[in-house]
Amino acid sequence: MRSNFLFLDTIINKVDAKGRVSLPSDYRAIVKETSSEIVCYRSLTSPCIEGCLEDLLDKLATEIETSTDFFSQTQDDLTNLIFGDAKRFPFDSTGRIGLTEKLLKHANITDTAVFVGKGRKFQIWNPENWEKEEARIRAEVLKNRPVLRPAPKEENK
Amino acid sequence: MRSNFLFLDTIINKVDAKGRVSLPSDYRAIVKETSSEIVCYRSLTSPCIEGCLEDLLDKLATEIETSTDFFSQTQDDLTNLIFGDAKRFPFDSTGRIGLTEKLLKHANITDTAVFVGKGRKFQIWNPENWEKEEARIRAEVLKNRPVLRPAPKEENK
DNA sequence: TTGCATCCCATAAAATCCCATGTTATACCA
DNA sequence: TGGTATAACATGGGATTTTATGGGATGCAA
Repeated sequence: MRSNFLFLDTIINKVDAKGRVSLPSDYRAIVKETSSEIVCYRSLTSPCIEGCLEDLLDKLATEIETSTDFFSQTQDDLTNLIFGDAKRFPFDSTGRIGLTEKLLKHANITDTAVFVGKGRKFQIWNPENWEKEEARIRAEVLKNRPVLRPAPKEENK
Repeated sequence: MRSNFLFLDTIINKVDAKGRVSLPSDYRAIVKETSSEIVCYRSLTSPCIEGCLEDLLDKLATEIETSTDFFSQTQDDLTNLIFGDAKRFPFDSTGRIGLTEKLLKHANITDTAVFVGKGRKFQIWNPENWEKEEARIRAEVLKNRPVLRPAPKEENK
């Protein structure tokens, strides 16, 4: 009975010859509360796979509906890209999912996958690429520290 | 909804061969009110481990969601950095948590850990490093804030 | 049938639990 | 006030469970 929805930590797992990989048990525990499958799609901006609960995509759909025009090119493009690419991945009794060629290729993953928690979602990376990416982010954040103080909330939009 | 709690004091505990260390009982008492686990991550700026309640991360998640754009690079970077590094550490019936190699290495901790209260958070240090850090902080404060002692009003007791 | 995906079992490694014991802090009593 | 009994806490080590992962069996579709 926890409403905690945070994918955390960085976990390295093997991908076997069949494309199967264990979903980290922490992640499984979260997912299990509402279903037995996750949704994955190719990241729009990085060479990695993104995963989340179907919930999030649902919210995103609503979000896109309210913040872009129904007939806009933007709405068209976003919905095509995101929902056209996303796919459900049920995990088996041992907690594994079977990733597709398309996804693995996009992330350049062969035999090892790195799961990176992102709060409401997570990413799956090729180990070397993630190493570089993490270094880049750390350098970036240290250089210009973002402001994270609670800003006065605005009621518009 | 609790808001009046503070991690205080400085406590030294042993880290055993399995990486286990007792969470100071004062800290445990605080945590127990809402859960049985804490969240730890590598400090971004110091060679130490930071710990807090999951609440704090959850707030942060919401915060980031509302103050940056869903598709922005900033949101991406921040969530990767924060949630990718943080991990839940449940404590067992005797009150111990099992720290990971990654964290211990970052803080240079081998067989002894120093817990330092920081209010809503706390830090875990290698003893020697903490000693130096504390001295540094004290020196810094003395140098930059020479007026720490308002002139004593009439002596009495 | 052949190829592909899922299911099931086996096993090794790692994380966790549980009991025993030493140590420190607190309570109680004379 | 001092000294002892009691409880709380910290810590060590072994037992148990969970998790990750390989491989084979099974079922379905083309």
